Amino acid sequence: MKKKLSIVDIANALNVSKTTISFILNGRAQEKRIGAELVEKVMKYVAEVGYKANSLAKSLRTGKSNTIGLMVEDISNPFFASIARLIEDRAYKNGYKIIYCSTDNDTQKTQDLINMFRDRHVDGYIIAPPEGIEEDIESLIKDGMPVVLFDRHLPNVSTDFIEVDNLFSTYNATRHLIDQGFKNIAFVTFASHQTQMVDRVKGYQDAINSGGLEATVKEIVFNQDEALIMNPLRDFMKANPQLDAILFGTNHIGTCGLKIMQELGKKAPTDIAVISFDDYDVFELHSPPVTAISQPVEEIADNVISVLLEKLNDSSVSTKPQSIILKTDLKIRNSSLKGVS
Amino acid sequence: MKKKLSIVDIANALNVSKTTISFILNGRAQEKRIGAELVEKVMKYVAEVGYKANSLAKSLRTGKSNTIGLMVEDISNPFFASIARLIEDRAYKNGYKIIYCSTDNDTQKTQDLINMFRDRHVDGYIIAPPEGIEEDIESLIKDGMPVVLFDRHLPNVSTDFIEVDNLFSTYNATRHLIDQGFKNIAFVTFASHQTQMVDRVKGYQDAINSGGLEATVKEIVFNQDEALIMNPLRDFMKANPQLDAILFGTNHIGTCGLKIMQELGKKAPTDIAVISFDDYDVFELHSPPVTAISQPVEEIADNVISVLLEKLNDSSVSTKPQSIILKTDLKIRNSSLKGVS
DNA sequence: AAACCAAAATAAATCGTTTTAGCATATAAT
DNA sequence: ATTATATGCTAAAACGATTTATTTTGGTTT
Repeated sequence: MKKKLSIVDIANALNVSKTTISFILNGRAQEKRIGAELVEKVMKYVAEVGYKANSLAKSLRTGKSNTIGLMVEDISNPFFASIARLIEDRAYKNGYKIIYCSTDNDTQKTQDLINMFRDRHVDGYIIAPPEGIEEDIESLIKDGMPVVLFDRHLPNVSTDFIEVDNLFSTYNATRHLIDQGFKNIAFVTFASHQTQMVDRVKGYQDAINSGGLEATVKEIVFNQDEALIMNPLRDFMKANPQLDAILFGTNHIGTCGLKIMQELGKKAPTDIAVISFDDYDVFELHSPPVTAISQPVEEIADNVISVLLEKLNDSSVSTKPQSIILKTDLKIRNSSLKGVS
Repeated sequence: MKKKLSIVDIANALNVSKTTISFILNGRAQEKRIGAELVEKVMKYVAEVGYKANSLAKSLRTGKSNTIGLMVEDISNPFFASIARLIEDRAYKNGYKIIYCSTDNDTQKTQDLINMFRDRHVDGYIIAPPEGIEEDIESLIKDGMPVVLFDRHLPNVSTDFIEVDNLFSTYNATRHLIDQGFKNIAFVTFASHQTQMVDRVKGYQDAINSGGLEATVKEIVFNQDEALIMNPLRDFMKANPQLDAILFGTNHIGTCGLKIMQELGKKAPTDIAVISFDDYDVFELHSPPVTAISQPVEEIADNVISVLLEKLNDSSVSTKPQSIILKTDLKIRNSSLKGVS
């Protein structure tokens, strides 16, 4: 177990002050008028012995950690997993590491995690915020921390965020169902006051109203235990046999819905037409394939990271927070004729 | 932006030495014979002003960072995402944070990432190792770092690892196909010399031999660009119309396989029977559902984290490395009668 | 020869902790 | 009355870097 080299070891080996080494290694040789031969000698030796500065000591002194804290709802959800993956790539490319965690939309847990991040001195925060976290985010911002929200935002907190046009997305999807002739269209989603969910409900309701139909909104309470999602969902579907179409509010509840339909022997779209928010393999491969509202994950990740990097690079300029709203894509798959009884 | 309190601030405020504060806060008051009233006074004040130690300074001094580095193949793959999620939960519960990244099975990238982790002074490593990383892992171990591998192992490196019984899993799945009367069974997987892949191929071949059938193994080169996986796969399936069953080596390639079958209008299992390694929603919800070899993700995560915590807690005792081999579960779904031409 | 200046390098302070070694004081033992 | 022993607390060094302030050296001016 060879001892790790410190800057002092380098300094001693070359009979030079550690100050000089530090200046050279940080590219301030010119500015500090350090002789060209010495610079070369130091660089050569450092490369030779493979010295790398201790980043903890560096962070302690400079206050920068080159780490970004990423908080998603649940890293095992394919939507968040792909975004996390893309953000990770972009971050590493820019010299930042990611510390991540899942909030489970739990306010208390999220508060703990924010404190953890704070404690770890992360340089910036990327957060899909749960409800009730307004104050903590505000306090972060007040303390000058760069924060970017995504997937949803907090109406009373003025900060940058990236999200999709949820309202139009569900409006458009619902209209698509109406145009195909469906009359009894339900919207099934997780109970939540988060902006994206509120907008999705509203988009659905606007479309239903515009079509002169009657709205049926079913909200399921989220739970880690899948059975506690499936049960109320099963009850709802059994109790509403008149439905000829369902719009699901997230990929998770959409997947649960398909499982129930499989259980009950109902086929999409002949028995019930189905559209779900968030596209992924399950919907593409379902037979017949399920129409889905596809979010532009790459674009979301790109925007998130570039807005954050911008803030990290000139923390001085505190420009107006940006709100970036991206378009979704309705992937129409079961566009076969309406086939309802 | 209120300045963060340091231990010196606390010491000054109470007119006590920072040494004493440190001892009290680290629960060494008794051991260091510090008066009960003083302990109480300090604790009360600390709680009141909400002081929290700077973990960077702490890590610098103690050499422990309370961070675990987690390297998976690809965090956006549902198998790795669920394991990561479970490991994350267990780690946080034990006071550890996770820094994670995806290796893409790229040796160079993995080396860089290991160096990054090292630089960040992570206390322990959880790695799904790519090929060619033997030396780097060995060097970690030689330097006394706790390392736990999972999903696969490195035959020439003596360290703890957790994996499933890959050989028996594919043997068993292949036997299941043979018992149902399938004669032309192919094994399609990613080209790889990793242990889990080698074992999966071997299990398949053993079963084929035992059944007196002829083996057909197709290896696809992994690529981030899905089209470069789909193309050779499509060619293979078109060129081998005699196949009546396919065993896929991973969920990813299994999913691609299903997409091709959908393209070609082939149904599972009537046209071709399908079994895939790694179970997930896509297979469960496919109509008809696809039989899959389900890995016990919870058990894997539990074992990984508990072996690692064990090593972290008594780094002194260097017992024999543990190899934990878990059982998979063949989820038989399309057990309907063989329906081949 | 004294004074000045620029170039080149460095000493020492600092970040916020933990930990080693030790200082007073009081009580008990010789 | 001196020596031990225990109690309660603290000064200062260390972790490994960055940064501020300063010194040394040699060459030019006056």
